[in-house]
Amino acid sequence: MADTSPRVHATRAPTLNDVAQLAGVSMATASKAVNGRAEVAEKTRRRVLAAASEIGFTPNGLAQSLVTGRTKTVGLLTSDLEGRFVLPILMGAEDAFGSGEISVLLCDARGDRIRENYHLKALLNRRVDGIIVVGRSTDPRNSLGQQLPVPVVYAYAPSDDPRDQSLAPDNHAGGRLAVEHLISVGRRRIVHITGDPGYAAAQDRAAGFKEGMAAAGLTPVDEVMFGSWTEGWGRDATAVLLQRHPDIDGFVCGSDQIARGALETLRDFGRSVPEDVAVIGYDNWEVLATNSRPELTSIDCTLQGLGRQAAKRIFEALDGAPVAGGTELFLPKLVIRGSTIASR
Amino acid sequence: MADTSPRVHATRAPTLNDVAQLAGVSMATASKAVNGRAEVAEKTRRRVLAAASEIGFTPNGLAQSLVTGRTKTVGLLTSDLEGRFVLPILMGAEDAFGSGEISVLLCDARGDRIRENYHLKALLNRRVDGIIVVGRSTDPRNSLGQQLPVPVVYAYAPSDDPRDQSLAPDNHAGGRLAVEHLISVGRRRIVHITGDPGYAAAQDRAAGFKEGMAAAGLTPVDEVMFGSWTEGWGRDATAVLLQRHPDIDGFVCGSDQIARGALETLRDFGRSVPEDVAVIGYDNWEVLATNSRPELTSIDCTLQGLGRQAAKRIFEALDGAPVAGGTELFLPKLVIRGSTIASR
DNA sequence: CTGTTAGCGCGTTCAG
DNA sequence: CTGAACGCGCTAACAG
Repeated sequence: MADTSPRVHATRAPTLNDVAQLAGVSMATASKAVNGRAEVAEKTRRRVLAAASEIGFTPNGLAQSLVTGRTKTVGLLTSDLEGRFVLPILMGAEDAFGSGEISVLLCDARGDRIRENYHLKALLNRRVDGIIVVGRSTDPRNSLGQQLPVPVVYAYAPSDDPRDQSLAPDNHAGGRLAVEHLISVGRRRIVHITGDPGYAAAQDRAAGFKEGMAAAGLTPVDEVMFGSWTEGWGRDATAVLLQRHPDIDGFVCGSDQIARGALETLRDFGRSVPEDVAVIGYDNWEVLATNSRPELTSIDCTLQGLGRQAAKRIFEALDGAPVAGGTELFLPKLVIRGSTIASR
Repeated sequence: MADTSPRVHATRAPTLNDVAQLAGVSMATASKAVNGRAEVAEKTRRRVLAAASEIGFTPNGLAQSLVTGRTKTVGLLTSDLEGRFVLPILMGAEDAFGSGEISVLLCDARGDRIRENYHLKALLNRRVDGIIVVGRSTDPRNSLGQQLPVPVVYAYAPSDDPRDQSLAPDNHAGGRLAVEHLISVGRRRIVHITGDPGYAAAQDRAAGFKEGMAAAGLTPVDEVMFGSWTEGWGRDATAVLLQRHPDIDGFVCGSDQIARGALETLRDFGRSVPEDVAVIGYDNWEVLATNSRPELTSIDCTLQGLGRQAAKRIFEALDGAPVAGGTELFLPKLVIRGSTIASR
């Protein structure tokens, strides 16, 4: 801090050798001391550590990796431009083995197969310990193949090859969880508005919704409304449904965006939420859920746990654990806000 | 693909040595051939490349980096949980030197100084070529210090130390750009609602707003309304202003969230947008801007360009270019949608 | 407990 | 144009 001259990065970084010489020991001993191995006298260890911190030694991870064969780095390959899915998954992966233990190379392929290949090559080049592939929907995506030299785990979007390891949100359970919540707060005349019927997420959540209704002995007020994952669709579908069935008292929405659209139309129709009608969204996308009036109850996919698990799977496979293909589903959780329960 | 047995990752990855032996040349020659150097006979080169692709050789970046001193990797240190700022910046950095050339280690410190330190250590450990620090507001943040062994560039939030290199959005220009657009579509009775007055972004945009009004010979209908960066504030402030001045015809909002709130209240008051009143947001956050009714005209901070420039700065510094401290401002651009100009 | 030796995989001299 | 030799910084065997 006292130094005001422009920094020059020319000075070679101190190496373990420098540390060893300063401490008057061999490199091997210095290495053991720095890495906290047992076979070093306590006195020498202190001397080495003092020398290390004196010259500001930072171990060269490249050299370490070259010899140990581990980089403690995983690649995250995605096309999720918004970062809505990939960031929680990244945070989970970062935390899987404690703070700062493993690092994540984030690659955004932007939906381009060629760019994905470039990034894949770059990741293998850098000898990542494994790769997590994050799709942008829960529909299966094409496999990277079985020939990769490192473990690959597919997160959010499962792989289309059952030999691969995939982790995905349990949308069926989520749909059911949503409707069960509405029922638990006394709603009976319930409908479901969701997104594009071509998406597995839409179908699975709808199936969970129907199952939850049936289990409670209820019949949905109308058919499931499939459309698109937009606020506009939420507004339109809600208007149609309210016209057909003015006595609806619960909306299960397939996304937070659809739910926001529903809230807006309910306002236009003079219905108050949650008193007259309860609304629940899906995804728990904070910026949408906490800025609406009232705030939106939603289903959270627990993506952080999914990222944690993905990272663990990679290092298990590296340690020789048997790789079981197929998709593991993650249970979602309910996040209650003002759109289903009135604040006191 | 024909192989259905579980993959084992035990087989050593092919090395340059393997390639050389198969091609019947020395490692040195193989190296030159693979790296496209001139000092190799065309015939030998082909032979080497054939051998390389035959055994699926991928150069070991760790070894390369160890000898060249470059990892072609930069660290992105952030606390932007939403990823709203960091992802465009990341994409820009990825693209600075062509696809797949440089990789980015993304570290999320989650606003925790200790975690930031862990990540910083991990990055230096992995010998990144440089570090881009991305703050979550445009207020200056504390410097990482001048003692780091690699170049550091601060993006979005400038460093509080003028010796550091910082890149930030030009909020003053953005505020002016916004009001100029409203004036250009015929608005005269204009107000400005923005966020927390403690934020530089709020102050700078407000200053630009005032300057733009004055330059056009106009006087704002009311004082700048400072509050918070939320839809709720946008709703409330709009209601207050409409009550005081029913003839307002233009709202310049300090964020897209505030603008969405404004749109909602305008609906409640029966004003139609953009016919009666034009509304412009700030940040061009797609999910908010393109899902509102009507879609939101907004100011885009061109963060991708900022990320590109940050990466370039790092490698320039590495190549010995003089490091000029201080903050370089990036001009924003206008993105026009339906909230200021009626669609035909 | 400590030191010596041998690589990890590659780029780069500098003789041939 | 080609190859032998060296070193990047470090860890893992082994001897002492």
